Amino acid sequence: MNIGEIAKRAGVSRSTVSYALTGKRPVSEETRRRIQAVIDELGYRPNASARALKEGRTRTIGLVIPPAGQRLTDMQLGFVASVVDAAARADLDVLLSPSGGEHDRSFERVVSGRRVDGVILMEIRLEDDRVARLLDSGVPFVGIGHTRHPEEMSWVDVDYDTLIAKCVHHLADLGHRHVALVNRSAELVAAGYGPGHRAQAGFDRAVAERGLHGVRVCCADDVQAGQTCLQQLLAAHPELTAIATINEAAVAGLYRGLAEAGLSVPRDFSIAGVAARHWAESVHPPLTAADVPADEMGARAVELLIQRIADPATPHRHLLLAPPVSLRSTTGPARPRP
Amino acid sequence: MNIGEIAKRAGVSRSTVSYALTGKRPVSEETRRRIQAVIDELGYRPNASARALKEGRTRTIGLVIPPAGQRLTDMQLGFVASVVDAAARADLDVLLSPSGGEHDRSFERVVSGRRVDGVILMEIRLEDDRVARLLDSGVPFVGIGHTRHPEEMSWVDVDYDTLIAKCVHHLADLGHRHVALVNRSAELVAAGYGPGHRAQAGFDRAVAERGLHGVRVCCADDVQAGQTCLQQLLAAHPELTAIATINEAAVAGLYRGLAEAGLSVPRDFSIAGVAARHWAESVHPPLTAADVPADEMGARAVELLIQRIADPATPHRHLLLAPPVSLRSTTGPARPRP
DNA sequence: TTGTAGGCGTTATCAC
DNA sequence: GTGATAACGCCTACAA
Repeated sequence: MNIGEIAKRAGVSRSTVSYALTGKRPVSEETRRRIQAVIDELGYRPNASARALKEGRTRTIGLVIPPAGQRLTDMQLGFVASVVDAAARADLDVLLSPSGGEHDRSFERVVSGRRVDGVILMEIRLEDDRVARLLDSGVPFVGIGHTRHPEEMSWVDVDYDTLIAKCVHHLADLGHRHVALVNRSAELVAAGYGPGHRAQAGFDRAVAERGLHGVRVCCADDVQAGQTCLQQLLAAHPELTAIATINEAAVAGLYRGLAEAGLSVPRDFSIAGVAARHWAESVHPPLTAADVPADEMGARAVELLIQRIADPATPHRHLLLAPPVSLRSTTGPARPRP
Repeated sequence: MNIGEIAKRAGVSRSTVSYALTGKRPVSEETRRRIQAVIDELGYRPNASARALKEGRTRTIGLVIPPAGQRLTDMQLGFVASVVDAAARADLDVLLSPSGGEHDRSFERVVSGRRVDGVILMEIRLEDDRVARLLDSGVPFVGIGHTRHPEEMSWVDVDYDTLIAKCVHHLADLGHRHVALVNRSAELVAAGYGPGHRAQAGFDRAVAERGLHGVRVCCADDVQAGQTCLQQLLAAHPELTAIATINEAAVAGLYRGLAEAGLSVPRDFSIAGVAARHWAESVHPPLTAADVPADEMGARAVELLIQRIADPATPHRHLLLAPPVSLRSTTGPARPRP
């Protein structure tokens, strides 16, 4: 079923059918109706590949996510959902590429096969090969996250530095003097994962400003790791009374570890974090946290990308979000441990 | 950058370049090397649209997921992750279509624009317009879930009927006489959501076989709803001592509701469910549940789809999984309530 | 071993 | 207001 078949049955030329479909040239009411009738009858739809080949665009965007097999955090899922949603609203399809590091065939296909008009890249490292590859290829792209060189690309990101500092200040205001930062996994941080590094920077700065005792630890992204992490933290630093964290996935483990140690939150111990709002609200107890508007960020990234696709020469744009800390049930006045 | 440019620079014809790339015709070592050098220098990749147009296939599969905006359950996320993963392993790209019911443009594009070679469909209803649409269009597809007419399509599914019955029998074995089924949301069940109906059937049957008192309720897919649901359940049926459920997302709410009512699990109250293994293990307390191998199911669906794409005339295949119930921490001997 | 040429289904530029 | 026709970039008979 192709446009020629429709043309034949409607007794017109292929171009007329094409113009009737796109509306890029006036077509008499009479023929338009006849054409539409045939189309409805046969259920014809233009072939996307042929159209893409001719028009030079695919009406598809690529979304590069962390490699499958590893569970996404709630925040990452929020990004994905909102990107897909925003794209659908703009009548764009989304091609998913689970891409790790080096020789990733899926990523390579997306970037260099003209399969997509643009790309949204998640989980960016400070030095990121994929960014280099995208810059080199000339495919328009937008990051959710950015590299060590913010000016080289367009992005939306969370201001982890500022937010973790806000958390620490909040804890200091409550009288906490011994505070730990629970970061993402050691591998991620070692690999130059931006949020991990920026969180450290913000933590160090705030700790210094307030003259606190700060401890920094990394923790894998799961409940079990969070629980173990907390045990080790309490063993090594019994004077701790509070934690600041960007590790959503470990928080439930921190809660369990505290319960296990007989510490009640927030009476004996406080936790403040950076997390997706939806998640911070629904976890139990609800987490005092800087509420990252993950749902909004994906939509923003799509907007930026659509602009770049329309005009690749447009200057890069950057959106650094620092939402306020929402007080919930996990922070309270410091109560020094015996 | 196209194949003609490469050919010109390498001093050969376009077909030679094409054959050098696909290996479908012998090419002398000498010319192959020259061609490869040019390709490497210019970073050439065949245009996916042109190739798809010529070959009549896109090397892409569509994955139809529940509409964005609504959170996916852990099990659904497991399906998505494993489909994406399995597809990547087979060098297939995945086009995501968040599709609700009726006039969904995204779904329509995927189905009828020849954008994909096949489709995997999630969250199928007993009567599902999308299935009808796919059958009508002739696009190969595989369901994760199935309709009222199992023979009309290929699918992999969870045997909720059997599994919920197993849960009820397990509870009955422990002496529970008053058991409730916590189903998915009322809207979903009213809309003819298969798992909801099959769970009810299995529940009713097992309850009858064991001569128990059974109560069936629906519950929205979130923690808050689970908590409310439990409150109402206890208020209306104070004699209840156990719950069987397929509602993963509500379980945390059930836990909270029980804690709130001063009931300890599993001493005072038992819960058995059907859930993704990973999730059942990591929730606290770990849930006694029939462990749905979500990760495996997505891979199986992709296998089935690849077969159907290769030979659309092949008979339909069905995979109904009924994994054993894993004993964890949420079921114990019945202790009649005062 | 290599080259020539036709066609996949569309859009868009000419003509009429 | 409509029709012929040339691309878009690739693959693949058919020839040489």
